[in-house]
Amino acid sequence: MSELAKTYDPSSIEPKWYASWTQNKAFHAEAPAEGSGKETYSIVIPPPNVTGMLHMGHVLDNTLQDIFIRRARLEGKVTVWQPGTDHAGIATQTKVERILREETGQTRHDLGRDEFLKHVWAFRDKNGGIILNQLQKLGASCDWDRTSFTLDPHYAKAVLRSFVELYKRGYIYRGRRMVNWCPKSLTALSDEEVIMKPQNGFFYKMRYELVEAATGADGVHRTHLEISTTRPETLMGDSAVAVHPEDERYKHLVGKMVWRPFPRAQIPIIADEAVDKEFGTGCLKVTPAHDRTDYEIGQRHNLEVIDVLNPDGTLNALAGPDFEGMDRFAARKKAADKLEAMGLLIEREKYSNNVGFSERADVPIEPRLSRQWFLRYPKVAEAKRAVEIGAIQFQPQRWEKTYLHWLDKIQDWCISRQLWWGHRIPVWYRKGIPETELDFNNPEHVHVSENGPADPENWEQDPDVLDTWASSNLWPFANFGWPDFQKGMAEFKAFYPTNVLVTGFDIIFFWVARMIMSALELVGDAKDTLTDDEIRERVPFRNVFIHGLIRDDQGRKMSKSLGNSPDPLDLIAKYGADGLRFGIVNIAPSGADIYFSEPRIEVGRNFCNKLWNACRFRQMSGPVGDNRSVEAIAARIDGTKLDLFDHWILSRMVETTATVERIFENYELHQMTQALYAFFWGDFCDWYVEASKAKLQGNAAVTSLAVQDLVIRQTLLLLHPLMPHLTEELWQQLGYAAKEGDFIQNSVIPTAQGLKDALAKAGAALNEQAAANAQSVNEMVVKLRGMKADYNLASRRDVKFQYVAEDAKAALINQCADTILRLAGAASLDRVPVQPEGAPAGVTPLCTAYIDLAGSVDIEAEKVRLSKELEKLDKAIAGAKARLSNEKFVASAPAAVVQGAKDQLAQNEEKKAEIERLLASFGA
RNA sequence: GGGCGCAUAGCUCAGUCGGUUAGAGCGCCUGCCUUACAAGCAGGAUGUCACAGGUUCGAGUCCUGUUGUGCCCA
Repeated sequence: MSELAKTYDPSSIEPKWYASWTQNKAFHAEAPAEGSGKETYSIVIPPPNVTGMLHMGHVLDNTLQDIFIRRARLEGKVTVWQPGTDHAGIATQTKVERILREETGQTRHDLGRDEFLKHVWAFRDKNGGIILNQLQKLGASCDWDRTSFTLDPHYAKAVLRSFVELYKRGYIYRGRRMVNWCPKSLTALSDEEVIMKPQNGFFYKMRYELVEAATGADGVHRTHLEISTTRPETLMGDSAVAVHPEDERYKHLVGKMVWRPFPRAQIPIIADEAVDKEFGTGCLKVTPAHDRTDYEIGQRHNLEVIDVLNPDGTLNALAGPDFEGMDRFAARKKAADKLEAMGLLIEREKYSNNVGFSERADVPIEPRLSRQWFLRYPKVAEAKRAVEIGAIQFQPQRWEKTYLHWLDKIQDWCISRQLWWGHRIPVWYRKGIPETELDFNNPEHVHVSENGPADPENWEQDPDVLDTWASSNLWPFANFGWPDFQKGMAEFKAFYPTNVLVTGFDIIFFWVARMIMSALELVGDAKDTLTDDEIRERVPFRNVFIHGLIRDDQGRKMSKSLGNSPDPLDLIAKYGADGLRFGIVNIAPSGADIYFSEPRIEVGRNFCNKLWNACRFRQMSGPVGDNRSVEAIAARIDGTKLDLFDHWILSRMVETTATVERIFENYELHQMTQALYAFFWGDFCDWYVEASKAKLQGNAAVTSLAVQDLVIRQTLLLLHPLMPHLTEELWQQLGYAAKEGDFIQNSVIPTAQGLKDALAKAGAALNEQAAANAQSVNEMVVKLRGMKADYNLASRRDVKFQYVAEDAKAALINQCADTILRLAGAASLDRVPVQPEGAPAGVTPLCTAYIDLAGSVDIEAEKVRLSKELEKLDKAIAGAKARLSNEKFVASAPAAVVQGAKDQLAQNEEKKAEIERLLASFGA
């Protein structure tokens, strides 16, 4: 055992222990044999993008998971934290395309599908491990032997199986529908991948000329219709103008024709309920190819669908020669200008509206009619039911409303992506059959299977791949052996369902809900509906722990462009992984967003240093005895030598242990740092250790050190999930390892009850009265220190006090006089029968204390000070009296509350009497 | 427009089942290199618990409304 350095240096400790853990496969677990009686605990990581880098959100998310998993390990459970990455279709493909363009000027089409995919794989082989290495720097105790990737063969098999199964069961279909199209990534997106953003633009009001002028019921003679739009560049795709059927202004025009300005053509005026009479002019130009509502109107009225856009967002030949090849935003301006030149533009009004953006590419999406694969979600009712019967619990619970609400109005999910990087859709079409003539019910036309047709030369595979989320929603069961259970069912039975899923609320729709539905459908035999018991068996996790998003100190989202996102690795270098972990958990409120700023996590590093130094002091205070178990330490405690402070800190240790137990039961992790900080720093270091200094020379030294050893041991175990490296280091340094080579995680953390029992067994049963007395002594010390500060003597250690007290309390003071003198920094504390002349006084729970100023007291200042105190007491006394004189209070409040109020009142009245007496002695 | 939250010290937040005089960290003020720790120690100041009603013996906590504010969905 070497001596500890003065300041904690994480860099000399963290990498060392992490390496040792992984070399010893400390985080790896195999499924326990059936009937072993061992409890298991499992978590699957929300897989980060394979090419991603660690950001603050990962730090929070993974620290929380590590806390759960390490705690479970300390509870003696067989734990698995399943790590891995997903292939992140769009993000990774675009990244590789960009590199390719920059390096060789080529596009993926220049290379061809197979060659391009080789490039992507090479890129992933080079970069795919980065984020997992970064997680190791954070201390994440994942079972790395199980590391999984969504394109690994075993996983890909699960994805294809799920597609085939869902297809067979009628949940997956192909259809030509309006989808969200990303003109930059050139693929369809799901609704969840579209983010609405407010945009400033113009509301263009324009005129469409009526083929025949007419006078309406409102008496207005019209030659034109006025139409407002934010998107004049699509007017070339207009195939009608719609009005509300009840709109008196336009009723008579329904069925007549107007001129579309360009390309000039007659289009009908139709009536449709979807039109909002109050909005704009009440006339809607209908462009079925480029707007969802318009498409639906078009369907109802059999309108022509005129698609004037190319997939990349430029206009095509149907838009006319003026516009062909032009970008959609340039075309917008040009279309408006052209209308203006034709005298058809009435005004450009500034306008702000919400526009859907592609989540990944950050460009406005285009509603586009396209042939895609869709999933009608399975087991929606059961997914709701799972939460309603508590088979799955959201923590905090309020998030279940968000989840249920989304399920209530769920729409089919577009799962095909026009990408090459991903799981290619396992559907083959017979060569030579035109798309429009394909009969999906005819196996001669369409082949759907995991392994493809036996005669591949006659078939063409669907070129699209699946949405990445359509593969990651199998994560909890595909990683534990589904569908073929190569490792056998034992693995699956041991670790599925997982205990808790930890994620941000923004992922509830993308991932959490989808995992639940796919698990309910796929885990187990195909069934139309599930019983509650089946739901309980199939759910992918028992709890969903939702945390907030990390924002900067002004509440803005962290982003690269704002430059407000610190690199976690820099923070780890500065504060240590343990410091960062403690800091981030400390500022994370329950399920709400987190305002991050560096000074706010300094507390983590400071706490590490405090723990370090407390252990350092323990080492310097005397040789460490047998620390290898609670019993060994307890055996060194001589119950007869325990004083008030020993009882007090031991009972606080038991209380804190119970508090942390409750915190884990209730998923209240945000309270964990505060509870441990208050106990270890506020109670142990500030009071117990300071008090023990007075007796370390005496005959209670061995017992006191054993108490310290016990408290430190328990503290290290309680803190280990939060600060794994430092607690490991101190565990080893202070000889707590039960045997050579044991890690701290090999111990089982004592429960509050277990500690109580062990102490009682060793003849050191907790004494609550002694603990309460210690509390009174502490309060008295605070008062004495305050009196010193009041008279500018705070730094002096030779101050003399006298006190007046009744016998029992005087005995208590006398019993711990040495400690009081040391803690208060006083030279003497003498009992006197009556108040000394002219000495300022302080009323404490145990006595009235007088500070010896050698007669130089400022009487007027004293009077003011005491009067102020009296005022406070009067208020409290009045309140208590009012309560107690209220018969209903006395009758209906719990006895303990009434007694508490009475005790408090008595104490305050005593104090008050004392202060009044003091004031009187000043002649007030 | 629909839904879900939030409002407590200068800042960020705790506050359990409604129960004593509402707490913590940071920041601020004062004094200290007190033999583990200046990443520290001691002491101190700071509150109309958003507002208005209601329920209750008792409300920061429960109910209704108002205002402000954030997010999700359309």
